[in-house]
Amino acid sequence: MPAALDLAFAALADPTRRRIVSRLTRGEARVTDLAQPFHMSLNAVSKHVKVLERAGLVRRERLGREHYLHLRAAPLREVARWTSRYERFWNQRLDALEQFLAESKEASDD
Amino acid sequence: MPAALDLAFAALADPTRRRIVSRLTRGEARVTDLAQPFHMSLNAVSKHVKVLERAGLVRRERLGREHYLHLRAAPLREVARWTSRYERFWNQRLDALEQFLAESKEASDD
DNA sequence: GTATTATTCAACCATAAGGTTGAATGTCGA
DNA sequence: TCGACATTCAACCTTATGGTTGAATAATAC
Repeated sequence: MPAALDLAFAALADPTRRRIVSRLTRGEARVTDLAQPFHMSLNAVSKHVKVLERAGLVRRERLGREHYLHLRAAPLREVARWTSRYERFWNQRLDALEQFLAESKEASDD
Repeated sequence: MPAALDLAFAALADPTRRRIVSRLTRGEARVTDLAQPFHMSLNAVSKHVKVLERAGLVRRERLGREHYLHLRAAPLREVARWTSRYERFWNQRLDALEQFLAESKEASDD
């Protein structure tokens, strides 16, 4: 099995799955509930949930025929931890080349 | 083309590419330099670089026959921004089910 | 000028992703 | 008991991924 970070990043690379994660911050939901806003089959959403589950981002609680999905944010913390190592590079000023490109764009763009 | 976040998350889902990003924090490097630590063909690394480039995580500066790759951390900031929306869920105490599971594991595991 | 170096392009392969449809499983409600 | 509901499983399709090898391109070194 791929490493935890691999699974987390890959799971979050799909917009449908990011919306599901977002949705789950408002509380548990069944697969059917999660599927409701999407223009795709229930089966497709069920697969997305499984990907999130494998990445540890979702926990499933079976109650009779209904499965209640809960957010598990721990993997998100790992993603954030990895990402934050690059924080000091975010605010670096644009280097000469990028400035040049930005300026020519300004000049030709209006 | 997929959305920026899609590309960034997907690019970071591969451990080789995460190591390349990490390597580039120590300064620019050529494709050959980047490939050196990996047990894979130069071509494979060249493809990884292209994925990072498409995600905006790497900028390429051609100087003669050599291509110098630079880190561009902006997409990482977007990833961090998205992820941090879930910060308040990270430290949530384990819920009843997880506690139960953790405890039965402890009890049966030694 | 010719060989060497740096890199990409192109074709190929195996496997995974994201979707579909249709059938199976299991639970609830009357 | 029987039908409806919630969900998954299985098979399939198309496209993407991550790797390979071999050839092409372009710049440098001698």
